Amino acid sequence: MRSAPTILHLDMDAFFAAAEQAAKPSLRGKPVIVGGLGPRGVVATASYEARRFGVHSAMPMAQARRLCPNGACLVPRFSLYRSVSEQVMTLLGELSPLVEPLSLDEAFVDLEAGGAADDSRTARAAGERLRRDILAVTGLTGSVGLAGSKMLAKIASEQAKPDGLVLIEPGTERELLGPMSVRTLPGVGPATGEHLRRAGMTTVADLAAAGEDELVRLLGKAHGTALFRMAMGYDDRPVVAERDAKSVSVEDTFDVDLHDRLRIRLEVERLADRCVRRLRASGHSGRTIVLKVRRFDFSTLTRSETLRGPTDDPAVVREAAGRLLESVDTTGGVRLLGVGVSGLADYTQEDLFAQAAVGEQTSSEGPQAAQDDAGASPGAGAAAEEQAEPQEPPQQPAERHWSAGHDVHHVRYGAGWVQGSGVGRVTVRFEEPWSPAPGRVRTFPVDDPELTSAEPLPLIRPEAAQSSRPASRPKSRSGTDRPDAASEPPAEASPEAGGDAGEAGDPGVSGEADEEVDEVDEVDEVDEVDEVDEAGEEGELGGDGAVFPGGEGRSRP
DNA sequence: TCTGGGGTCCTAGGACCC
DNA sequence: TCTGGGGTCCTAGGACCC
Repeated sequence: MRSAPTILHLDMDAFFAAAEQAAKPSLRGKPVIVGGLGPRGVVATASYEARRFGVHSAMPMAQARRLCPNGACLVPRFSLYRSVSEQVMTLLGELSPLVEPLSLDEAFVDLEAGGAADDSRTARAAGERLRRDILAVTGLTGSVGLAGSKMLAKIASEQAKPDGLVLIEPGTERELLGPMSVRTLPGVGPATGEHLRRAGMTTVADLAAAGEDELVRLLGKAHGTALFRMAMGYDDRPVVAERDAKSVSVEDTFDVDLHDRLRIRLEVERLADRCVRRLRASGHSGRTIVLKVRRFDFSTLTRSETLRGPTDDPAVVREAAGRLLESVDTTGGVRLLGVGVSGLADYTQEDLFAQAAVGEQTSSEGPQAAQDDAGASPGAGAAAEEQAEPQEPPQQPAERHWSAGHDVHHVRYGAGWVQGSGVGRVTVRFEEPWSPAPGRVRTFPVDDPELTSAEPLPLIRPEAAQSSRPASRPKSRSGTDRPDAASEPPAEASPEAGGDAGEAGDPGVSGEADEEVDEVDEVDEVDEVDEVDEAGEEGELGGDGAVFPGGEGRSRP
């Protein structure tokens, strides 16, 4: 708890959704929902426009669709988020050597350690400048909290959302915290919140008044003491730059429950292989293999086995996971399977002995220097999947599968993204992040040879980003915080510019949601796409509303 | 209307060792 | 041979976070 508000917490606003809007001009100012699109998908992030309909993270996608039928539902594109995240983390690194990433879109920075600030005035200036730089470089907005501790900096950034900055003056924290809900404190979730409520405590002041002993009695040693300290405003946890990963895991929820024991076994082995690939990519081996099974009724159990030494041999992990599966009753069906490895060690020669001791098979492939870790930061690991490897196609092995939101390239029409697909067709909107207006929509057969999947484009045209930020050092103030000020047409270019004055919560205008339903029911309509929007177009998003004319999709908001 | 995927940390009981 | 205490490791589960 320091006397100057020099701990900064940055939280990007609706990160995934905002990145999609920045990448896709036609979605700016519109409700966007990023998450799993399968029958059991959940929402990862909803844009602020979608939140107005009651959509929020962790909500089942089916429910989100009902609440916000005209929202554009997109599958996450982690490679894009990761690259934007790297840009942001780089900016943070210019502020201080002490940066602690919590996830792709969130981090703590110790401003004092970098000499970037030592009092309220300089801290605020650093925070404001950071927000400008982030906007200039990524085109996205982030909210900043500044305080004398991590906890308060985080609370501050929450209050600053969206697109703001809040600084909590040291000395004011007790009175500020007092009236807040216990749920505001980190570590108080639904269960603890309910527990406390039954004990008659709903505000932070209630916790402080209860005293440490009472909280320990209620919640246990670690949790109780930690919570009491938070409630009192004491928090001296330092910002820590690197934390070593402790485990690596992968899991899959199936569209329908699995019953066939053989199939289950097969999936477990697939997961084991995937897990090992990730393990190796991170430069680790591990000793403890964990199998996770979620049954039809959502009851979840884990089984683990610790080897005599760390391994990164797929065969060893596969067999261990298979053994663990033997001890699990799967009658009734299985909705999720997962395989994890913990007890991580950096890969060393010793592992070869350990492996030999455990399984009879000696690792066929050597200690290949785990090259790309990519994920690097702890939180980033969350996203670090689908790396280079030619992942076997998951689930539906069918033909090419076009996921809503993913990038494509067409020989004749250029760069675009998948708006929807089904019944042998795929609908693409051709636009780039810097397109001045929403792009056109066209439909192709799914196996159109001229259509290929592509890598995400940067959100800001590289030249534009450079010119708009005062070359690295002299980061005083740039005349413009509009990344595109120079290059692009006015209105539409930046996300919060609001595009077509979209605002007004016009759910009606947006029709895109309707077609990205993966299995599209409205076959017939698809054909019209080509013609219709050809003509329509115009900045007015009416273009897409027209995609499915029947008014079908747009039934009253 | 059901509930993703990647993590972290804590607790509690039993085994085992000194 | 019996008793007890403490430390560490392993396993299972649960809460929480993004």
